[in-house]
Amino acid sequence: MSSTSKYHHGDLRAALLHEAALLLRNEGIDGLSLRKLAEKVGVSRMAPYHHFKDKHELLCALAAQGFDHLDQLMSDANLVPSDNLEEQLRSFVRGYLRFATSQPERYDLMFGRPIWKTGTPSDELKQIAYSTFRHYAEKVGGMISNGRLPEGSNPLRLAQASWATLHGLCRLMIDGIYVNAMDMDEVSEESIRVMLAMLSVERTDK
Amino acid sequence: MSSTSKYHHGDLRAALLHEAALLLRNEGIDGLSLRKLAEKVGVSRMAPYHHFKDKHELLCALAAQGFDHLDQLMSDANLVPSDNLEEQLRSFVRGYLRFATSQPERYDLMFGRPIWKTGTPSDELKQIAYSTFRHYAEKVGGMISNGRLPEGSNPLRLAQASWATLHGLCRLMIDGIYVNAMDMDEVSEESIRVMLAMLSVERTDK
DNA sequence: GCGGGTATCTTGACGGTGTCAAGTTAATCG
DNA sequence: CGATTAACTTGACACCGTCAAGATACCCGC
Repeated sequence: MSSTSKYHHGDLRAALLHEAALLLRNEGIDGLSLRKLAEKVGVSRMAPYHHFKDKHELLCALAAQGFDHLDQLMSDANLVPSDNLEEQLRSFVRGYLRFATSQPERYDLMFGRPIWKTGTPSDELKQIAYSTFRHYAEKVGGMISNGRLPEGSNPLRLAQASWATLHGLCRLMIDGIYVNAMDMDEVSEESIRVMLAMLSVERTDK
Repeated sequence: MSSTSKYHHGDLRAALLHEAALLLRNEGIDGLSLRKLAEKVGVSRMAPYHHFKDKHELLCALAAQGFDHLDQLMSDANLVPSDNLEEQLRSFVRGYLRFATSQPERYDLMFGRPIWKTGTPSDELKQIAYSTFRHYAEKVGGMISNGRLPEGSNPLRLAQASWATLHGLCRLMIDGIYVNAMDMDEVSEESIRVMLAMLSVERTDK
């Protein structure tokens, strides 16, 4: 039924993910412990283990949500009139930067070594992450077949390199290393320029 | 003197840093605990606290060592005949990629959010990190005044953008997200190409 | 309706962590 | 030589992730 205090929670998994996202956002990855999370949701220590094998799997689910968001950004960008691939790319990049800077802890988790290398990424995470990148690579490929890139270009390599630029900028920005927040707008525009140059200006040779 | 078991260690700080670097390399950041470290060095739990305020400070020192290494790479690159700035840059990039891939855990620590944003970077770390980047920016600036870049270019922005590309590629590579090891050589060459394209619009060789 | 099986949740316990507080040893310096 | 001080130790605490074993409530075939 719908009593307030029931032994079976109803949809604990969703509640855990929701609360975990809040904790991650507000207290950072260090503040996100399973014990604290369980308490916030109003459930005992070990309850989460019936919905996630261990903490790593919960983190993977949180990361997967983030990639879902990025993938959505790709789709939204497609709403821009399709004859203007450049403007589509620009729209995607802006959304990407906005996402990374508004949820830095989530972004850090999504692309962090703990999930991908130290631990083993869950199948769900790998699938959504790879498909997000594939969608991006397809857009880059589209720009090639559209004549905006030299015929001989390797679309995969260009996608990797341009994504890496975007990714690197986000990391440096959200971690506050070489790029401070005051520069952000300007740096964003510069990165868009650089990526567009990489992807659409005819290059001297190869 | 030099007895094997003496109450005062002699140079505990250096011994700690040395062993911590080994631990970081071999077992990853998760395997690097102060207790385990103290035991390896043959000293009690709390001994390290007389040389580092807390764990964060020790990690900062480890990161600073890494930036020292990068700075050394910059200097080494200067040994290349100075009339060939492009080759200097290429040399630096190759060394940079080699460093990141050979010591991924260290690289992750150096640029990781836990040190820079979650915690407060030590003054020593900030100083060496910023000066390393400044040296890089100066090289980029040199390429501008050398006529290899359009006059109106903003050297700081170009330095940020090109470093970001390099950084992003390293992250994606060492975290094993979109770029697997087999692609590495090819991706490295592509990234060098991209960065050179970014930094010198009119290049003739290669 | 009922009985058993199963999914869900709980409490207890263990080994691990960083680090505060207070005590102990050894080097140094007047 | 005595006192100050730096270096090191041991005890304790509050966390953490998670294994094991028990309690509870739901569900499905009879």
